[in-house]
Amino acid sequence: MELGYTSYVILGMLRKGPKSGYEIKAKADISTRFFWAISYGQIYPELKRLEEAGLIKGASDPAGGRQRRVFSITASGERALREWLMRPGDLHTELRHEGVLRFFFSDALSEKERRELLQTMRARHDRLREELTAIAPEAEAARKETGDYLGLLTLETGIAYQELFVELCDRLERRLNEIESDSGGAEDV
Amino acid sequence: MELGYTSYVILGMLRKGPKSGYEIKAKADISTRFFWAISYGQIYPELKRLEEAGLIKGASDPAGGRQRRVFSITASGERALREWLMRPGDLHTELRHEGVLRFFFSDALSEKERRELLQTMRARHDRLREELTAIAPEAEAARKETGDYLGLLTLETGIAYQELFVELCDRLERRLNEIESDSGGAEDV
DNA sequence: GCTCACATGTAATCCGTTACATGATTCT
DNA sequence: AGAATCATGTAACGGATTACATGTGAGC
Repeated sequence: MELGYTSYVILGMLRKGPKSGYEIKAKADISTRFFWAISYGQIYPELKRLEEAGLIKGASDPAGGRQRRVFSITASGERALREWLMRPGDLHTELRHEGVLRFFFSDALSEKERRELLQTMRARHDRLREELTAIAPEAEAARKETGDYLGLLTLETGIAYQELFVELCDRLERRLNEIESDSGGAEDV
Repeated sequence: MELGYTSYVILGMLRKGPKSGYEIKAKADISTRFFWAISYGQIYPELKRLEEAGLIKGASDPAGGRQRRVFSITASGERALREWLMRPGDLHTELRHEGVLRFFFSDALSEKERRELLQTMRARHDRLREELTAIAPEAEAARKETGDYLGLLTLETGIAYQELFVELCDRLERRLNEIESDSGGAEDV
């Protein structure tokens, strides 16, 4: 069977322990979401596919009268996960960043509007930085409990990433100060 | 008509001057590609749609017997572009990063394999950094010619972005040094 | 004569989101 | 009683990539 990145997110999550589809989503939302997001629309069909392929095994585990299926990774699933983790070749990286895109085309804006754009962008990353920082205590607790420090390190990476963008916005603003204003009047639009 | 981000990439590119679909792709490949990639499969159908909507205007401009259609942005297209550039609300940001994803799940790997993963990831970003640095002289020349400094600033931002990831890999390696090795032997898998 | 860059386009496919539909349990 | 959370799933849609198909012109 052909596995996509989403399949590996699920396998990876299940390797950390058996989970329901709902739990997988919840865990992903506070960890992988910031560098690989997944949605219910992928998770449930994919769980079915993975089970049919024998990479995971589902068991009914209702909480009261509430239906619930918990999935565990199989030996075959672990092999598939490891195969991916060690697979040679290029690592997929993709960025879609509307802020930088708008900035690139902002010669259609006035200087003032361009600076406002940078401010909006800065605020956005600052908020994301805060969001991640708020998760940190949970990750720290999880590390102490399970000894798994990778979640914490990944979160730190996510925070540093948002911090960089905040700094990049500041840097761009400084560069605009160097270039614009003093040349005042030569305004487009 | 509904416009997607790709439409605005095209409009933005055409605002900098009339271009063929081929030229739009070429320009995008050395500028927006790193934070918003586009492909021929989107460009040509989208050019048709945008022309039908009156946001751009195509003109036949063959180079010899070689067919070629050059598109210019219309007043209506400029309005649509500006509307987007100034549109309030959240800026879309999306990151898909296989390296960090694998790292997050690398408890299924040995310490050695995990460090190799970091090295691969570092090498990848270092290469991308170089790729971008190689474009810099072109961007500098373009600035001198056209006076458009936004391309240069955006490129600088792209370089800083790749540099950050190189640094993040180094940081992760240092953190592993703090955490692992000294606790040696407590190895998973 | 061959290869590379210029040039345009379509079809199949994949990947993913959003919206919808449904229902139980827990907490206030 | 009502809201929030737990829980599962599907259908429609949108966005983008890949592969394919075709052809010219320039330089070696």
